[in-house]
Amino acid sequence: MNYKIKVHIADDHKILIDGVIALLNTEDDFEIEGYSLTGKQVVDWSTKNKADVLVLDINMPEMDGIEVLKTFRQRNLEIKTIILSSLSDPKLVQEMVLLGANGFVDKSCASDHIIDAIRSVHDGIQYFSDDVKSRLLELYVTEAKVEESDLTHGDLTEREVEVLKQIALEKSSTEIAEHLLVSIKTIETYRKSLYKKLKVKNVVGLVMYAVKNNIV
Amino acid sequence: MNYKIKVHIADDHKILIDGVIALLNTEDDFEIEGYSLTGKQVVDWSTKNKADVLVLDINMPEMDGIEVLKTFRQRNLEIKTIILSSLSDPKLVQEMVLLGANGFVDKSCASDHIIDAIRSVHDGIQYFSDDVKSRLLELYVTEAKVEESDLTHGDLTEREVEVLKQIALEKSSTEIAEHLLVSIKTIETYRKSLYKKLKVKNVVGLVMYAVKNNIV
DNA sequence: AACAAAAATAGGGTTAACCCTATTTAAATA
DNA sequence: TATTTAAATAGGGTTAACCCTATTTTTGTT
Repeated sequence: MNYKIKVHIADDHKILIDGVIALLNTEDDFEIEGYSLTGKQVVDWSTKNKADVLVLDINMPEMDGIEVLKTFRQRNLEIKTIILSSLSDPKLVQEMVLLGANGFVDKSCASDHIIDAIRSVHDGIQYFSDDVKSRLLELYVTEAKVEESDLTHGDLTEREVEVLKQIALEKSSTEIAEHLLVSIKTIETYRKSLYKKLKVKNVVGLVMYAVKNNIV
Repeated sequence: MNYKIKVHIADDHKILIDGVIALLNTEDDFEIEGYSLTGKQVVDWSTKNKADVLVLDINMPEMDGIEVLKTFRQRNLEIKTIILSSLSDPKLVQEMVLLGANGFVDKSCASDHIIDAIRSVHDGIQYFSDDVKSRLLELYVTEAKVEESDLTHGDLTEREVEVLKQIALEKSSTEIAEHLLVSIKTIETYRKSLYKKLKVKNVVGLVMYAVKNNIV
């Protein structure tokens, strides 16, 4: 073996760090590049040292995992990061992805998952443990359900929805009138009733509603 | 066994139906309640017959799976549905969830997954095969990435973004002018330059942009 | 069938939005 | 430092959006 994956571990529980180190030592392609007990230690360590993969806990004293990632991002630091979390809140996971995290492993997962995760992210492949995947999916479906409830379009009439669609497509009242073969004044009346029903002041509110309710 | 799960299968390939039936017959808790080769057949069948779970292909002649689900929804039909698909486009999956699908199995999956899926949805638990999960996750992460890239606001100036924000809050040019302590005409010039930069015709396009780019 | 409510239609007048042009200031670059 | 480019400022005129009112048609409800 001419190359080992250099790993740094950050968690406020020393016993967990020891566990992960012991686990990685059972394989011959890993090399432990030290560990940190706080977020601040990770940042300090990163100014002088390097590793291929960082295994990072979110809840840590002094500076949490989120702050660590933000700092890394600002400094444009090239290190693959796996979030080791006990709470896999989907919104948090999404935020982490935005901050450049490459993998997610739930602490309740089988311990060998962390090995797969490290190898994956080192190869440039994102890794999500099954548990995290399920949570994300849950959120995804929930979001879809919210969107579903919007398909009714309140108590707008068919004609009103049609006009609203056209408005959201940047059509003028004149253009819409031509398209629907009615007077411009009719279209303007629809605008008015849309304002009233949707409780908005002008076309801006209409477009806002149209976008939020997937009419466009 | 005093109760068997009644299953109806719909797919335009008879050989696939035969395969699924053979598979389900190896277990003793399933009962086949007929099959359909087109979407229309499914709808016709559903008016006179009942089943606990419907295994539904998307691509079918006459009437596709989507239309079938829409019809079921209109009639408020209570039947758990598993989508059996060869194309697991995430957007399509989302649409299916909206239409009330309870599970997704990719045709390329191991065949026993369909058994798990049927039992799951029958127990009221949504089922997504690993492949579908991965695709959804992919989309989820992509969407997150898109949101991230929107934080720059193209090459709009600070002043332009400020005006755009106010517009999206349903403020008129007069109100914005008062707020920013400049002439109405100045605000209207900002509107004009926003139209040009964002390549839109009117305020509708501006709001569209503002919403899509999380300016509001 | 009678009645009420809502939807679809449209005209008249006012204001805000939109188009064209233009100056001063700030930033970038030759 | 001179020159160009972009940003912030604003006026004049036209059109589309918005406010008020009103009729016919459709829908729903005793």
